[in-house]
Amino acid sequence: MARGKIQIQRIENSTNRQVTYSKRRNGLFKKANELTVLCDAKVSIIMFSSTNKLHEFISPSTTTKEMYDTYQNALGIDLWSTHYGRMQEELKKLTEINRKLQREIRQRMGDNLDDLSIDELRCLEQDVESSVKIIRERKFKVISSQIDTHKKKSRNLEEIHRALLQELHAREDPRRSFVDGGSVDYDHRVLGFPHGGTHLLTLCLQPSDANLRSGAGSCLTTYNLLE
Amino acid sequence: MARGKIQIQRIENSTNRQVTYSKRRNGLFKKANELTVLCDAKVSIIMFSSTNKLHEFISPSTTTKEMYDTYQNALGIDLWSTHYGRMQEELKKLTEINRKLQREIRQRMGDNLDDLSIDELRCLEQDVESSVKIIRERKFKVISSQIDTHKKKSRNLEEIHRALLQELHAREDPRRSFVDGGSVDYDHRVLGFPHGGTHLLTLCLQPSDANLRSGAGSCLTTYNLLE
DNA sequence: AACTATTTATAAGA
DNA sequence: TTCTTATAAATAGTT
Repeated sequence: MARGKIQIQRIENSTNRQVTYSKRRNGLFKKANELTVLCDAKVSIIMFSSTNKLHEFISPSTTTKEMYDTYQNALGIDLWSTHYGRMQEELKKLTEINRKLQREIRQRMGDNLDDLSIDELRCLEQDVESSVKIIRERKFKVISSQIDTHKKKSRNLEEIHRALLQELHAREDPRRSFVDGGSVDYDHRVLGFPHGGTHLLTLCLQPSDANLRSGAGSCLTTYNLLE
Repeated sequence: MARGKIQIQRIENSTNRQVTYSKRRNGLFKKANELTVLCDAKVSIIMFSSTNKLHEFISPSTTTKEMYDTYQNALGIDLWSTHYGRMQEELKKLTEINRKLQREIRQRMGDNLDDLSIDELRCLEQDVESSVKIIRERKFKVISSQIDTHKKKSRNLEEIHRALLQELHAREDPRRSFVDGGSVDYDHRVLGFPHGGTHLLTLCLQPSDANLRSGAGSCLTTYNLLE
């Protein structure tokens, strides 16, 4: 529009296009602002450049959101109704599933059994009973694996203890150890273990053993299984 | 911008304002279109006159909704948060609750026990066990109440039957009824109940009894709800 | 980013 | 509303 007329068609030179975009954008926004002031109108412009850069103009007396709300109102159309609707459906579905899950769980806990038929009660009983079995099996498995672990630990400790005793014994009186074995009892008295190494094991095990039984004492019906 | 410069301020003359609005709106839209073509840009213009008339321009390559969606994306803001926000939050909350409910139900069914501690397993076992008891009690209660109902029904039927027999008997042969009671057996044969009234009861009970046992497979709907 | 020759937009009048 | 036209404003090409 100056220094030569141009055709209204895509500017192929990228730099040129960018410059023109910038210039004309300013022009557009200026015009929009003038329109706003002169005519007491409200204008919202949103634009993206070919490189997808966003620029917007909004009349000072309003907001973009308000403009689009009013726009939808004026058209009598909710552009986002599909979006909104899907959400609402999802919400409804989830609420229903939730209701059923809660009902299910309550029944499995023994609540709300009033509206169940005998057959349903039978099934429920059988089902929950088999669940108990599975849970119990799992519990046994966990317990026995813990017991195994402790046994291994105890064996290790015993061995270490024996080794230590032997070592100590050998160092304390190398000559006597060569002469006779009676010194063993003497050593035990000195160390405060008058009845031999097994007690050390017992002492070491007690805390973790107590830990095994701690907490839900009343829950467990199978103490006899713990050795 | 012609025939005299004007100040950029509200045009007080209403007609004049309307005319200017119309002219400049066309100018703005023309510029917007040129920008669209020259610079390969996308432009959305929404405007309201001072009398709240709506006019819009949208680049031919897109839609107003698309422009606005992209706009929100670009800003990283959901302008409808007040509108949608609560819904979205509710949706999230429900999903989380559902997840927990499913987990709990699975554990009560004996699945997903791997990450439970012994104590948790103990409590779960006890819990589910007590649930079985409650369910069983409820079942017995329902069964015994049904049995009671049936007993009462049978007694009623028996009485009605006897009354009918007596009535029939009396009408069929009024004289004989006064002579001897042997006619009762004869009447039973005629009615097809050779062994007395108890069979009637049995026949009546069978359908509902069969109904009670129907669909004895897995009645629980839980499986469909999980995942 | 500034300049400026030119085109374009438009205010006022018809 | 639309046309006309004098003039203000916008801007393409250049620096």
